[in-house]
Amino acid sequence: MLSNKDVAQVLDDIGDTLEIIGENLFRVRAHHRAAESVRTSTKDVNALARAGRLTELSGVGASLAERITELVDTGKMAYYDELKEQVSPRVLELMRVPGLGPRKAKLLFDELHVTTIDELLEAARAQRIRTLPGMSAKTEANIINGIELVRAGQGRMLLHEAYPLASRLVETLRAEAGVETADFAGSLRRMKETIGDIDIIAAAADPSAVTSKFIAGPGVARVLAAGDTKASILTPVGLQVDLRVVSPAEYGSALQYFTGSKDHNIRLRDLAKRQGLKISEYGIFDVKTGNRIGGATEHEIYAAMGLDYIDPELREDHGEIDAAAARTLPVVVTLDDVQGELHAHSNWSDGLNGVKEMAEAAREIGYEYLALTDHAEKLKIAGGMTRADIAARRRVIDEVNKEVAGITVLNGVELNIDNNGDVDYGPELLREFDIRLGAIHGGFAQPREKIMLRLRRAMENKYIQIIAHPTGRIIGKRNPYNVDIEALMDGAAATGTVLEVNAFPDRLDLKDDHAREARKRGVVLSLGTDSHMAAQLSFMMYGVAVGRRAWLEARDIINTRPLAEMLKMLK
DNA sequence: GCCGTTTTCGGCCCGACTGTTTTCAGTCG
Repeated sequence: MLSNKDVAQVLDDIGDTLEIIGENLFRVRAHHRAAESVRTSTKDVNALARAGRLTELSGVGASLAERITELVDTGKMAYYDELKEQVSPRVLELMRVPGLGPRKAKLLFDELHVTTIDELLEAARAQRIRTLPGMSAKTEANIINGIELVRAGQGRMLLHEAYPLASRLVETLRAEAGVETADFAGSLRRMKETIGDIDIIAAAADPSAVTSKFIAGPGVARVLAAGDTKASILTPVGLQVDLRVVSPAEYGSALQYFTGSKDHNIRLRDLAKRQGLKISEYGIFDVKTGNRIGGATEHEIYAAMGLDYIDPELREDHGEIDAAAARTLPVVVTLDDVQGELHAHSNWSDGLNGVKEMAEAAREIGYEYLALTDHAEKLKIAGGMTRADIAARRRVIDEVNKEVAGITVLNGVELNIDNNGDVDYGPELLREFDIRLGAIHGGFAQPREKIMLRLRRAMENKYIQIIAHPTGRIIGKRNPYNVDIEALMDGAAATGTVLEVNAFPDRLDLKDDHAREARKRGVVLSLGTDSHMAAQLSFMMYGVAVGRRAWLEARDIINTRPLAEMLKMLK
């Protein structure tokens, strides 16, 4: 059975192939838009196809619906197969090299029979590329450079790796003489779960002074490009950082433009056009008079179009522009809204720190409560608590609660949902805990029916209040287990079970699209870091980021409530 | 190929840079 991701990949490949053979570019873009729509939908393509409801996905019309249906029904798409006859899928591989688009890739394939990046490098080194029309020795050098880049920057970086690095770079820039202000933009500002490169925008009267300082600064392993207003560098870990310096009057429009997303900007500019306005990275203009209406701040741009300000995390063309026009954007959750931690481990299972250290760290953050949810007995590999441990830890928690003022430590547990959907302890022991998470820790490869049986039984268990990391994915390492997301959400809503947004940086589970759909279905969510040491409590910001990207408001999340109210909301 | 509070046909975001080029195509974000 094909997943949404598989179908999206086919649509993207069709788009790229159409571009190579010189098809209408709007048709190309239509395929990429449809791919994105399928990829981010929580609705299963197979189910939509069966129900004849594929056109409910934005960007999927009658023609694509028919082809997608053929693909999921038969595992093949005649149209795609025909295209593959015309253009080898291997050409698409070449397009991953920066500087190589569809035209040049096709030329290299047709004329030099280059099919892999290795062969491309060989051809460039052998000076065979310069023999082609429109190509020169310079082109060869650029290709060799591009291949190095694609290899150095292989894969994207997790948000929490890029974020502190970018913050430091921005701090340094802001401290420079002549720099009025600076911010990072791009997918990092939108807080996407992974980051390709870091974009930084700065405002200064004398841009070239800023760029030259920047490329000479610390943490620069290599300078890729350096002009008066633009510079690109590589950090020692191979992360590319692009800096653009503009005048203060253009700062807002540059920041808005480089924050993206691309789709958001396309939709925004389309709307501007229909209002007789024009938006570029230099400002917002009246088309008739040519007058500049604004651009010093992002707020000016959105306001000029009659839109409410849109937070960067929402700028994905997922309906935010319509909502801003209708003044129905959500007031999304902030880190300040979070009143307590609901998922953390101490040294009573596989955590590093003791109860008191964890309590003090949580109080330092300003929380009202901290749930220590150590693993239970059956999860031996994580040092799960025996019955004796539970009693002993309870005494320590009571003591710390007396000793450390200003924070309440909750006696929690993370239960293991076994292969039958049962958990570690029986009712009499379960009743002793203040808060009980249930989670799957094994049997990841089981078929959907089996996984769903386990989750369903766990949600029906009246003692399990929260399902932790509901899909089990580890970004870049492990795929989610085979969860029927919609059945999970409907089960959670029906049983009053809370679904966690796990804030641990390589989990972020539920992910943004799923959390947004959960909210729509009336599911209550929680934020938990899954900390295994005190310092990791700060990961909450990444959970909040997922919540914001999911359009969650504070009221959708239980641990934005004071302790008594939060406990009352648990089943 | 998609889509409609200007449209069921005729549009579809905008600008910069690069390289090889005498007016522009390709690529990128």
